[in-house]
Amino acid sequence: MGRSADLPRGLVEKYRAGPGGWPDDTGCPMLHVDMDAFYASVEIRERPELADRPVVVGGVGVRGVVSSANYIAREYGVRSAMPTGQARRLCPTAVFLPPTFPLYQEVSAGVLAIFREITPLVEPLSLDEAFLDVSGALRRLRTTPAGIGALVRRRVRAEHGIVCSVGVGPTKFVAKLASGLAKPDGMLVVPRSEVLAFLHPLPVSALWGVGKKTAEKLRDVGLERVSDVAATPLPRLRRMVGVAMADHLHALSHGHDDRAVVPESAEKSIGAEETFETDHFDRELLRRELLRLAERTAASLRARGLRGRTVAIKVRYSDFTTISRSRTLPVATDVTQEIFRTAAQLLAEQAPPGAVRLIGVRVEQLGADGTEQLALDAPEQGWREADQAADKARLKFGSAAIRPAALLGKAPDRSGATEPRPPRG
DNA sequence: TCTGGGGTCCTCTAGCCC
DNA sequence: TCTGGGGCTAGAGGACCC
Repeated sequence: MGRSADLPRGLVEKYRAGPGGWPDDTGCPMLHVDMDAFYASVEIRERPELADRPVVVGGVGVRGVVSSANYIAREYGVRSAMPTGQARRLCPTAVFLPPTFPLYQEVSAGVLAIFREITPLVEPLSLDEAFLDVSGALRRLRTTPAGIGALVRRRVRAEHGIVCSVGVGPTKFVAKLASGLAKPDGMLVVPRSEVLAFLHPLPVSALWGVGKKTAEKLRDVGLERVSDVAATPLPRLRRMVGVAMADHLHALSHGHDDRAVVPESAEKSIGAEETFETDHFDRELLRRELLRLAERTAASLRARGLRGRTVAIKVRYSDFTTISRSRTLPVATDVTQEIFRTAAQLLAEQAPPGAVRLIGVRVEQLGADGTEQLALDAPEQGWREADQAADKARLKFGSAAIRPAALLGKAPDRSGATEPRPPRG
């Protein structure tokens, strides 16, 4: 699902693992495993009759985009992040399906369990990819890193009915690039001694952190390939793209990447956002949407046992200009009403009027809950207990069972002058 | 063609304090 | 008393990733 489709393939065939074996993988403990067309593959696994048809998974509304397309659909030019409307024009015969995230999460958990049987050093990047550091598993399994890559590919296919590609290399960056170039259904092994020969012919966009804008900036001054970045003096590169980015790109272009596999990392923010089917001017409608998003965000915080101090809103207007506004609270919260109240204030005070296509709520500066309970005043404590009761009810009766009164589909309250009262504790 | 949703990280600026 | 600079933090926005 990444950008690997843009990378040149001819130069890397000598690194491809085949029935006859693979290149020297000594000193290549890093594996990157990436499921091929993950969402689409899972959907096809559930409905085998779709196996020979183009399948596109994504938003099916007027403003949806493609999340995943199988390789038959890709032959028609369908790509991830493409507007669904455009995908329909390119491939009218495709089957378009909305995503089924709980199913993907279930398959992803099963695949991760296989990885963790092999090594505890597993770093998931998303539902469909992960890094594995297999240096500690080699002796136990009496094989080499590429041997483990082949084992992973066999087991994922046999136990979950989907196909993955594997990159094997001395660093995370090389392994990640290799898995992208191995697709579909392949494995690429880049020997330690070949890293520069592998990297240097690639376009600058292959570098982790170089998207459309940075690639443009680099191309404007004649830097087209990774070798060009490697040959550019660091001070000059810093003037072009800033210190942090320059140092990062310079290191990668020389094959340096000392990032270790980190099995667990704390979340830094949690949020929810929604794009409307049509643009909206109505502030009361936007406020109601903020309440819905605050509810989702707060429930997500509580489910993880987290609270956050900063509440941020994001508003995208019809011309795609996007503003974000945030406010830091004295005490961290996971209470729906407090998040909503802060978000609604930010909307009222700091977001200019206009046609809005997207609105979002996010909570930042997260920490574990249980530390500031005493600091909550009585009304907030009341709301918190109400939230917890609602969480339990949702768990028992489903997510539609409990909703704030303002979301029950009646005409919106246009007075705007009062907040709902907290329940009596 | 017309751009989702969930995130992270970096840079720049402004305000505050010393 | 006024002013300037450094360090720190919060906030805004952009770019990027999957």
